Amino acid sequence: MAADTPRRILDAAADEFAERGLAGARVDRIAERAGANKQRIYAYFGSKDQLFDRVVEDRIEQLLDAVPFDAVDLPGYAVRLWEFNLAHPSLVRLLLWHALERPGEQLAHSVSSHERKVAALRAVRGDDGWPADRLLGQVLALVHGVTLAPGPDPEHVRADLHGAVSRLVG
Amino acid sequence: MAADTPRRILDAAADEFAERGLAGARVDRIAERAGANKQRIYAYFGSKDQLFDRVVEDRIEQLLDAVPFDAVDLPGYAVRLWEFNLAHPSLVRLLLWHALERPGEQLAHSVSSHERKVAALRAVRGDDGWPADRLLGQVLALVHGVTLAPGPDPEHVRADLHGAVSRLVG
DNA sequence: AGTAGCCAACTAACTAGTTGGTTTGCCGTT
DNA sequence: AACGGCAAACCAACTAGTTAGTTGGCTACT
Repeated sequence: MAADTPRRILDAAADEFAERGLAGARVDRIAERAGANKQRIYAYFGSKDQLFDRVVEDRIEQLLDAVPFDAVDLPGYAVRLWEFNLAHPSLVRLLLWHALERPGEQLAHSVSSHERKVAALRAVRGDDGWPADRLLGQVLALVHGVTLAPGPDPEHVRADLHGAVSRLVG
Repeated sequence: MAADTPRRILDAAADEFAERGLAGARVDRIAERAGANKQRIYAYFGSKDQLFDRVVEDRIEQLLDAVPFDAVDLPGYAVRLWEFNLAHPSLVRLLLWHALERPGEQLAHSVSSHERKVAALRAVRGDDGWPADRLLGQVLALVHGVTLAPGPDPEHVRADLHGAVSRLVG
């Protein structure tokens, strides 16, 4: 029937893994959510573990495409990244599961993307003053932290985050 | 024999849960790590789920005792909290697992402790200027973020964290 | 006698992964 | 239009291993 079966499986698996993690997810449930049957999962992705890896890579790519880095406007970038996280809580959960259940495994996409960000930042700000990698680390730490400990009022959080990054940059 | 069997079980369970999470942990493995046998686990703690809750509560208490809040020296508090996290990575993992596998469940200890912190902060800084809860939120966000995305050099991270919180406070 | 503990086997349910047989739509050939 | 092959997909049962939780019988200390 539909030629998009692998896509449907990936999406269903993303939901299931985001909710329950790798160990808690059930292959039968993924098949049911995808409106497909189990053998298709094993035919396309081999195993539960491989499916998990594919899902995480797939979603990371979507994140990196959706929130382009802006070395000139770091506070704006931080806010946009936080907003994306706020709008896609299941992606945040998926990345946390990955960090916990695949300890020490770095994702190729995010590593190379990070290197590009540092280079762009250095090009804009020059080599003097704060090292670019440490500045970027502080900005991302703020975004991650704010994402994990969401304040009650998003408007305040947005303003606070923007202000905090502005102070870091200035 | 030893009357500290419940304690040994709690410690072994903390290790197992920190490594594998609730869904990934195995009761038999906990018993083996504790040098005890399974029935003692069920006799003392009832079920795997209840054991998980007890472990998390137990460790949260240890954290709150080990790192007392200091409303006067927020940068120092932030650094001490980060250092504790750095020295106890398994506790960080345990809390992340708890956040993921028990969504929406707040821990009574940490909620009341948080309220005490906000009150102490308000008492020191007065009601003018930045609201105490938002300031504390920013500080904790920084610590959490730095903990999750550890820079390569701890000395730099320490200095950056101290500086960032100082700028927030000032 | 009673309490805390150990050992080992057991149950009942669950789960990743497999297999056999069947259906459906597509595409080139006749 | 009719035919034959082919790949994607479905259904359902099955295997084999795992796992939370239980039970019964035994030991040791107090």
